[in-house]
Amino acid sequence: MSLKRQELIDTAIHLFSQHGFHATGIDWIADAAKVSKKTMYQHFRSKEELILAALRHQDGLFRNFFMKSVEQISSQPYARLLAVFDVARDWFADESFYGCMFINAVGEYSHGDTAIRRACQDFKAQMADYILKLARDAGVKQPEALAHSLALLLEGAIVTAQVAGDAKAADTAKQAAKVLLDNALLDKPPG
Amino acid sequence: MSLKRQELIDTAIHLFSQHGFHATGIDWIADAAKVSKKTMYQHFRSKEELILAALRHQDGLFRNFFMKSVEQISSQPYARLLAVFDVARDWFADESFYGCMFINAVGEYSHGDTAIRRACQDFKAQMADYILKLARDAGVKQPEALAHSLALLLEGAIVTAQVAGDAKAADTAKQAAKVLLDNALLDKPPG
DNA sequence: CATCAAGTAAACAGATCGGTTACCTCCCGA
DNA sequence: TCGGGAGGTAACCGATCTGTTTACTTGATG
Repeated sequence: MSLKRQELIDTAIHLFSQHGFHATGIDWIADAAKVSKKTMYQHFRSKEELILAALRHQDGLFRNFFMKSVEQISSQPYARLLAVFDVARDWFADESFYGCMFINAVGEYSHGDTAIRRACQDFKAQMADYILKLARDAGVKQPEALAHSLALLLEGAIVTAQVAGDAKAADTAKQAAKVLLDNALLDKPPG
Repeated sequence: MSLKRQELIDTAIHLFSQHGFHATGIDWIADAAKVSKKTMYQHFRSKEELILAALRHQDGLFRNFFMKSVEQISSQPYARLLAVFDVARDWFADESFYGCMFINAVGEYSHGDTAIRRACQDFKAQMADYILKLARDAGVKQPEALAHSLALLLEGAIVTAQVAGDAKAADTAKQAAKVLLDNALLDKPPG
């Protein structure tokens, strides 16, 4: 694993997140990473490959950060499900928060079945799987339904925090999540 | 109101939604609208002005479509709050659904306090106001809290439908919304 | 010291970007 | 009949885009 390659990916993640994909030129990335374009094109055949590498790296990076943060807040399944939104709040409050890189990527590459789109779908699917796992651990009756709902709340909080620039969207989501979670823990049949 | 101008705005909305803002060149828009660049620049001083005009037009167009659709489904406040997600489902299922134009715009112009960003915030604020009005009509105890939660569910459904390409996200959101709504209708004090 | 891989800076290519302009046509009203 | 505004065509501008190439420097290894 080359150091230059990693520097390029890190820089690309930063610039793509902040300015978008089409608006960020490769000259800009190479300059910011202090790497010549020649070296850059030795590591990545095209801009699209650099985008894909950036998305995949961010995928691992973010999910690792997210899961570790959640599991550090509490060891109890119930609390962990709600801790998801505490972690989200901290994420939103970061000065370098420009929304979810994958949502933004789909917004720019929504056409057809591109590899970029698939990378974003993979990320979202893995995040959904993690929430589902937490729901199962919490012992709710229908973990799939609850997990899907909580995932929607999380996505909604992300875009709301991005558009309105307000990290408190995470708190709103957490309150709603608590209602849904408590409801899912009841034994009553669905009426 | 010029016919050419309207044709340009309609074409711009279509192309921007489908391909994004940076990826859509003005030559392309002018060609598709069958309008010369000269005429285009007589109506809009710059690409940014065309983007703003497109966003504002889509704002009115979409909100009108959305509210009329909701109010056509039912006249009862309770049902209308849930009908929001039925309308969303139809929207997602449309073949020309490429996510929320305003969310996508913020993803590309997330930097600073641009007019584009503000136009998107206005749209989202007005949609939130409408949901709040429905919540008030439904007579819940804390309409603000419920409306914020339902708005998050709607946003989450939009991006999930966009990324995963699955209109069923609206159904999941509707089920969660029903739980939240029923909970908000109870008289019990917050515990 | 010779060699070779890896790096840099810089020019370059061809296309496209947003935006402007010169020139022609057409139509409508005085 | 004539003037003027609206619109179209097409060339053009400088800048920037992705991607390639050239010429030079560096550093480690034999």
